[in-house]
Amino acid sequence: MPKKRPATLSDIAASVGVAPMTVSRVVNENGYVSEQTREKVLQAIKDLNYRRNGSARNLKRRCTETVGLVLGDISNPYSTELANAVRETLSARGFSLFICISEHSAKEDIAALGALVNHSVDGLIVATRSNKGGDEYLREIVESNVPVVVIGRDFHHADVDFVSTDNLNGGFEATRHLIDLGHRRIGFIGATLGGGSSLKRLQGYLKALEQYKITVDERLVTGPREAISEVPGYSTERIGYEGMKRLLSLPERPTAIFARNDFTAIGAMTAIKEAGLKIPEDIAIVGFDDIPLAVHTAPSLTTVRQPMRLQGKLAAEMLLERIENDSVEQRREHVLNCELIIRNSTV
Amino acid sequence: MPKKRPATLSDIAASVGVAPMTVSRVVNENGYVSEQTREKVLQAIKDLNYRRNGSARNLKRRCTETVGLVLGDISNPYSTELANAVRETLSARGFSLFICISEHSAKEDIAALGALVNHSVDGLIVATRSNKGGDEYLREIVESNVPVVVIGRDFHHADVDFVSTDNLNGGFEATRHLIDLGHRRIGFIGATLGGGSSLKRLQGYLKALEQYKITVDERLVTGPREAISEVPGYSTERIGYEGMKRLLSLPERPTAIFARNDFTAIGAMTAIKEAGLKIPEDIAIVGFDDIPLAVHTAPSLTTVRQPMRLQGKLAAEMLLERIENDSVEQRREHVLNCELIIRNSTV
DNA sequence: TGATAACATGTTAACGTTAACTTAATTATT
DNA sequence: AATAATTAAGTTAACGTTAACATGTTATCA
Repeated sequence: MPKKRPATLSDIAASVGVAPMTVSRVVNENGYVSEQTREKVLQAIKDLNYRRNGSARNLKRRCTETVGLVLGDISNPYSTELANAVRETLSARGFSLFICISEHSAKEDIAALGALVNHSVDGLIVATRSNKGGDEYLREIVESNVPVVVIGRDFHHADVDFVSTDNLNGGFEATRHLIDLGHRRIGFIGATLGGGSSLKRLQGYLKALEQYKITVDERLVTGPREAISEVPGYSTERIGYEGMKRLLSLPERPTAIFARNDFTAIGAMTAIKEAGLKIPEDIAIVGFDDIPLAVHTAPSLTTVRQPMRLQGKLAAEMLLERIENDSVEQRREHVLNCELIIRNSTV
Repeated sequence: MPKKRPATLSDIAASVGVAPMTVSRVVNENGYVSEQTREKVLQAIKDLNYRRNGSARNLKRRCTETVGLVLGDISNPYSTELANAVRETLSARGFSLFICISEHSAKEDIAALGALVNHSVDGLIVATRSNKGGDEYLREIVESNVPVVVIGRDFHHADVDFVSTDNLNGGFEATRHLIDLGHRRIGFIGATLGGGSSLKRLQGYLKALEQYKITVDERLVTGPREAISEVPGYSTERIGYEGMKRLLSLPERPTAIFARNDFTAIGAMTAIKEAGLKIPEDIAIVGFDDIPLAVHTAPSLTTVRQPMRLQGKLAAEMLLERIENDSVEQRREHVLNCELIIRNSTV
């Protein structure tokens, strides 16, 4: 069977005996069409399996009513929350959402961004970790007048709005909570060189120590040994597990841990239990994110909740404004507050 | 500042003093262009922030080299694995991947599928749970000659390839493992009316009981009370937790649990521990999926591993074949084997 | 009754790109 | 030196849709 060329508006028009424009009006439900004609057209559409060609439509209309979201770590439940909030906000305004994943590298960032802009999305929300190559490419995209909003990520540009949570303060509060409980040797697990949100959390940790006049012991700050993202199957839990093992082998081990996120904390908890130590009696632990699982660990996990849904909603709203108003306003910045959720891993 | 119309090929052509076709050749790196001209064109592209209009290009070329993936539960780490495998397979062949989420309803399924086909993706991979409205719409899409592959989901159509894991056998093996350990009162948590893979897992459970001549006690089979997906923030862990509570309140409680997936199992474990019971001594438990976290639960979780990456790879390969060959072949079906991973929650 | 509004269609000309073809100059081959 | 192959362009005509405008036809109103 030779490849059937898909039916077009004109095919439908010819088959019914009307002008293509009439068919277009039926398909888009605008303009005047008599009920009689409408039904004939709809029948023909069904018979010929007609489906509107999106590319042609987008070309003519000069907009796609679609937004692209580039996510890094998608396995974090909070990325899902974010994506869902973005999608809900968009779909309420008639926009749809395409998600691209870029977990590893600048190359993947560029591929994801490129795919989206090549499909003429009307705007982009970028929530990947910052990196040089990706940022350069993103800058080019911004310069070519594509509306962009970034979430929880460094990227400074006059035309790019920004939303994130106050990771610095979150890290500060988490650490202060441990200090308030009397801990003085507090470890940090999940330090990365890459920067981004986890660096801010680390900075909050350092700030709290400084404020309470506790000397920073660099051996207590640990993270993945290598560029983990290159290693397939290397989970965040494992970073926590291996990091904790390292901290436990120190001559003077920490009495408390602040983990960069909940998965890392869970890995660390495994290592602590394996060593025959009790949580929180021997070692207290705080995570970050408040994933749904955090209430199901044993003991339940003290953690810092960040408003992911709100971040997604705000990002989507700012982007829609930029898409619908080309009046180049001031760059907007939202830094949202985190909330310490105290459970049984610290008290 | 008035909205700048984005620069087009012709703008570049005019600015350099060549034909648009020459610029096209530079942009697409095909055909003959002198080094001199090439450089002038590239400079103009930079100066004018030119970006190729994807819609126009896709319209002309009648293909987009893009595939859409519709995912249901994205928060499961294995969905991520699947998405990554799909993406890798596609990108090796020069295709990009757009992911749409449809977590809740037929309405969302239709929205997601519609958005993708309206952007003229070259093919679709559908991994949502089956539902009436969504399936009808998907059928329409298939009838209009869009290549489609489904993963782990009911959908029968001569032109739609299918890949899944053998959930029936996985459920069977999980249950048999418990029976082999001497258990006779085995509970199932996570039964849904919706069908799909969890139903197959339940069938495997029932098959094992039958084969070993154990009478099915319907009170031991439990699941979410309502259409949970409508309740925001209702997690799979909670289904496990609440389901387990129900089973524990039975006059004669089960001695072992087969949970529909690992998150459900984790929720159930919390309930068991809260009741002051020991795992596996008082109640043994098996999950499904082998999420990275499964080694980090206390005790570590016996579970059924399914090859998500392989599923994604096979799906992508079959789809690419359908896209590149319109020879309508036989429908292909891959049902992959699961593997029981025995850890400390059962032994 | 004539004027106006609402309805029902048709016509035309893009939207920005590229496949297919043509032309012309240069280089290689016999 | 004549012919063929390669290189470097330009020209034309779509791809399928819709905005904008044009043209009738029927209902509504003063």
